[in-house]
Amino acid sequence: MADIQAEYLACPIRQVVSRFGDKWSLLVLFLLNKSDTGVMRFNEIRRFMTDCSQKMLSQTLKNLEQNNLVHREVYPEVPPRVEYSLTNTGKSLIPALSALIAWGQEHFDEVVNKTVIID
Amino acid sequence: MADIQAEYLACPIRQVVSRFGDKWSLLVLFLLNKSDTGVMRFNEIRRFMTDCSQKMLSQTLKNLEQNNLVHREVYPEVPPRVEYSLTNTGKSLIPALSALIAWGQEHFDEVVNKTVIID
DNA sequence: CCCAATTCCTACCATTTGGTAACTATCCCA
DNA sequence: TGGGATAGTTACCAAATGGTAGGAATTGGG
Repeated sequence: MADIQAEYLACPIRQVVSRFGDKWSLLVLFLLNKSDTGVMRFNEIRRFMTDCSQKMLSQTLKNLEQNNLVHREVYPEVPPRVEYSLTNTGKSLIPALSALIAWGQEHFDEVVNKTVIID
Repeated sequence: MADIQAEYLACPIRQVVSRFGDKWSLLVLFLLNKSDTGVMRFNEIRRFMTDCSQKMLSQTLKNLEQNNLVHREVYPEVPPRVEYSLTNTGKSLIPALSALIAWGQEHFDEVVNKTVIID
């Protein structure tokens, strides 16, 4: 049992969850990773993530960029073109992300049908 | 590129995040896994998670129990004793969780110092 | 008789999150 | 002249999240 306390307080999960545990971040990373070219434009992502509002997508991308997981390349053209891609740090997260996805696929039925509602 | 759309819409990450992507769930799983006996009582968990309020801990535990990740054993004593432990499904999540933690440890410095504030 | 210990629950409140709809800016094209 | 395309932003609003403080239930101990 030793010093779980210290380990707990320093546990990186807190950082991970607080930064990418939101509704859309991991899905953006998933999509960028799936892309053939490794690069996607704003409205291209939107076309896949039909259930994510424009505002939330731009907010999510900004957040991912600030946290150095996504690279944002602006081409000064008209109309403007902006391309998003994974940074090396972003790519390094993919194995852990895949592990989570795989877990979800395997164990979904053991969890589904249970209500999420807490109150 | 094929049919990312379908893959996206069915992506288990959405379920995973929506259920355990909150502030405390993964930390509880982390602690239960670290425990020598595999079993922890309510106030025992609280003593480690000093920054989680009583209300949130009980809410989190209830949620984890409803999602079949944590088992709750009540002993009809006075004062009451309740023991929490990981279910098999809960244990099966540990490798993926460890991968996330390991990623956090390795890449934390590439992400830290960046503000989380979006607006 | 009151307090302690245990495992919560409840009321109340502030903050955060996320959605909709409309707006901006630019230039090309019809 | 007036869309259309691109990549957003902004204002406004509703819902979810999380915190504090106190209550509830039980029974043994001083």
